[in-house]
Amino acid sequence: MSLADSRPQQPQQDCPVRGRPRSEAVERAIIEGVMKLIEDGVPLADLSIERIARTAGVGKATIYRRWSDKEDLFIDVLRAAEPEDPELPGTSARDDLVVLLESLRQRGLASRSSAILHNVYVQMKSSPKIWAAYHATVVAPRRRIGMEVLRRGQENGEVRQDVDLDLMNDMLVGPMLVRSLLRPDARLEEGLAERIVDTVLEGLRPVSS
Amino acid sequence: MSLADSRPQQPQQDCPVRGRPRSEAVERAIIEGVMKLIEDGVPLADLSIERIARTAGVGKATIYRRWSDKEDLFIDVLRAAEPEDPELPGTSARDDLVVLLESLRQRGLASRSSAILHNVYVQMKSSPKIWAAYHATVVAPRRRIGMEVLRRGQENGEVRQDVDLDLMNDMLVGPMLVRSLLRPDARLEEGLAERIVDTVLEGLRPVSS
Amino acid sequence: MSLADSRPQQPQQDCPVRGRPRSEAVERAIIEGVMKLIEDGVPLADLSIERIARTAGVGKATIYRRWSDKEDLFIDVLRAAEPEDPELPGTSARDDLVVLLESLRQRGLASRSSAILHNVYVQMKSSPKIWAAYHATVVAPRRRIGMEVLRRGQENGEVRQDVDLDLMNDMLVGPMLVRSLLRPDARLEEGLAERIVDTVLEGLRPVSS
Amino acid sequence: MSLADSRPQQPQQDCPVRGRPRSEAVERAIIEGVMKLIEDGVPLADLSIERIARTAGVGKATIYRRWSDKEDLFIDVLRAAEPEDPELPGTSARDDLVVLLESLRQRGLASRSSAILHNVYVQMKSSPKIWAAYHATVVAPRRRIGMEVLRRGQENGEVRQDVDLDLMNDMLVGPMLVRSLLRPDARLEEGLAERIVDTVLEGLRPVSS
DNA sequence: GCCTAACCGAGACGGTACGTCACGTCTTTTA
DNA sequence: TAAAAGACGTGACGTACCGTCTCGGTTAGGC
Repeated sequence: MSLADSRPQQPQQDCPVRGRPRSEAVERAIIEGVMKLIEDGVPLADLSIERIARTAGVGKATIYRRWSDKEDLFIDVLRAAEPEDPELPGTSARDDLVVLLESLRQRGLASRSSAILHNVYVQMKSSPKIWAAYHATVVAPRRRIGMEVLRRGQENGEVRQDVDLDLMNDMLVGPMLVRSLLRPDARLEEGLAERIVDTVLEGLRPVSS
Repeated sequence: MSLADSRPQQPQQDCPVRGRPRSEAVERAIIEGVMKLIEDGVPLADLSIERIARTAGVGKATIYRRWSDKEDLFIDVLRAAEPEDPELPGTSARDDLVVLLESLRQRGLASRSSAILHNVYVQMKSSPKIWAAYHATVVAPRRRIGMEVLRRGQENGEVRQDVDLDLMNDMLVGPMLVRSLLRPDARLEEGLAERIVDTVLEGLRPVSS
Repeated sequence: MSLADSRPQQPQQDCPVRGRPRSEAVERAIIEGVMKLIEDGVPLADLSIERIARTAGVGKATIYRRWSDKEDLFIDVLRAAEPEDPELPGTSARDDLVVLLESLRQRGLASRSSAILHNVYVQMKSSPKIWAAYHATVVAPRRRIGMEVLRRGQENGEVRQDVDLDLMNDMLVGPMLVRSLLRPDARLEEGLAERIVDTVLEGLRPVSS
Repeated sequence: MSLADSRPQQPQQDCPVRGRPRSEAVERAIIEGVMKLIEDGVPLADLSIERIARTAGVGKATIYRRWSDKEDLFIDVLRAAEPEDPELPGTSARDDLVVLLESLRQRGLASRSSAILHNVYVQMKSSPKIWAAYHATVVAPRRRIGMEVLRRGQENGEVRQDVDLDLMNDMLVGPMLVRSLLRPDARLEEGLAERIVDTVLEGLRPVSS
């Protein structure tokens, strides 16, 4: 669960609870239904609320009660599909970076995450709201982790002092992104993460090392 | 005009011409209309054929007569919005790469190209057809040019012999892509292209240089 | 209270009472709420159960617990709105008929009864159940009273022997109905009842009288 | 075709015709479909636009294009169901009145007209718009004809000079209305029209006749 | 200078999905 | 157990587009 748990559609709860509570089972059924449809290759354009409701065996109103938009719904789908943050070994900046990039590679390959993200990513970019949510809860934190690793690398001498860490980070992440988005022919082969990290670190390592 | 000029909707012309020929003015009006709508910030979801027809002062059938899909229409819109390939100075691999990356940066900034591409890029990825057309006529050729420049750089000693040119290319293009897509907060500031090229080349230059 | 008191929704009471008894105040609040809505000119189509519940500050289930249908509820609303049967003077058939018709005229004028009945009458006719209940408990008894008065008129010589009393009754009631339903422009002016009775009686009185 | 032919939904026709003209066949299919549903005993509450469209094999928009309301549609259904005005013999006021009342009786019996009118009449009364249209084009003209016949009856001595013709008309029409609306058990037997007319005329004929 | 075929605008057509609302049933907590 | 609150599946509402189809009215050759 990487995405923030702040769902806006929740009724203002001043009083403890009033009336029949919302069924969590229904909530899961809807999100699982969307994932199933995406995995089955249904084009995004055909992912109508009506079809989602039909698939989940649920009334349309039940969906609108929870999410005001298809966008809002997709934010929760992303949240459910998002893999956990990887655990960093901490042995060296190089090892941490490999783990981070490897998790990025895995995400590009993993069937569920890949199918869902690859499709929804597209929708995200065209929707400021959904993109903002995804950026704030997934992209930015991941970047912060990467920057922190690089900073530690500078401290312990693995990385040159005069390097622009922002640019270095982009040089690490960039190739993975290029191959995922622009070059679907390029295979995200095993060992790719190590090669990228080593190539970048070799160029930017302190001369005296 | 970078995109292929093969439009499938042209009527099978066995006889020279029969009846009134199609008006090129109408064609331009439609494409210009779509661009105007995109530039005006109309969300992609609201770009209905009906609205496009209304904007261009044109009948729906006139659009469907030319393009079978909204996708097909968008391919032509991309073709019209795509800037020319930049001219390479040829003085050195470094200079050529800077020009290539600078043109990439410009595209990310240019109002028209940016607005249109940034919006349509998204749709592209969700549409195999439109993405295939864009990849074949824009992405792949640009990459080929970049690879050729790098190869020449290897020949004249600007680039190490043992480097993976594919990966090097991605390390050059990647940061630009990361900043355009993932980090809209990051400014594509002037001089960025030079900094990227120099950083990568410095790390991967022959030791004896 | 003219309408039969047989409400079907009463729970089968074998044991004296179990649990919390139903609140009569709630019952009144619901019926009063419906009347208020009708008097306020709310169109019948907008008289949803949900709105009735909201108006009365009551849960929907509380309504469904008492009445299975909106129709059943309306029967009770009619019952509450129905004026008492008039008291007949008994001095003569003519006087009794005037009183009967006058009460009919009053009903057509009275704000509450009129608004409610005029609106609900319509719904009645489209609903066999509600119409049957209204006919059995209001229309038929009133007609029986009228027929009885006419029969006494025949006996005491106010009405000719050879007349079709059924038809005569319809000739008395008919004009009032015509003016209520077909000619809303026609005023139900004071003295109308007397004029109708006298006109009909004059034509059908024994010649030797 | 007794009802006025002024349909409000017709597009403002300043220019001769623009675009594809509306299909009259579709229009007929819709109206016929509604009649069929009513005759088949479908409750009025179940006569949804969606069902009407399904029955007629027509899109919902095609209905809304012609009629803004279900009410407006029903006005046209009434228009199509309304029988022609009867032709008056003109031999005497008595004969004319018999023909008028007989046509009223027929309407109450005729399967199509009866089923449709009896059901829609109800809806009419709850809808000021539809009732106004029906009153203006059916009820009022018929009444005018009846009044004219009575006036001629006064002139040629069939009817007393001092009688209130309005009231007399209601005494003629009233019994028919009572038996149609209030007493569905009462049969509209053959010869009923003659009996009513004769009974009323006998009472109100000039004494010297 | 006609003829004729295709184009053009407009908009009707059968559909599908939208987001809202009411239906009648159900499942909570509170009294 | 009643009562309020409100979630639930269902389905109609009226609107907007979809992509196809007619219309009347151009607008170009080719005869």
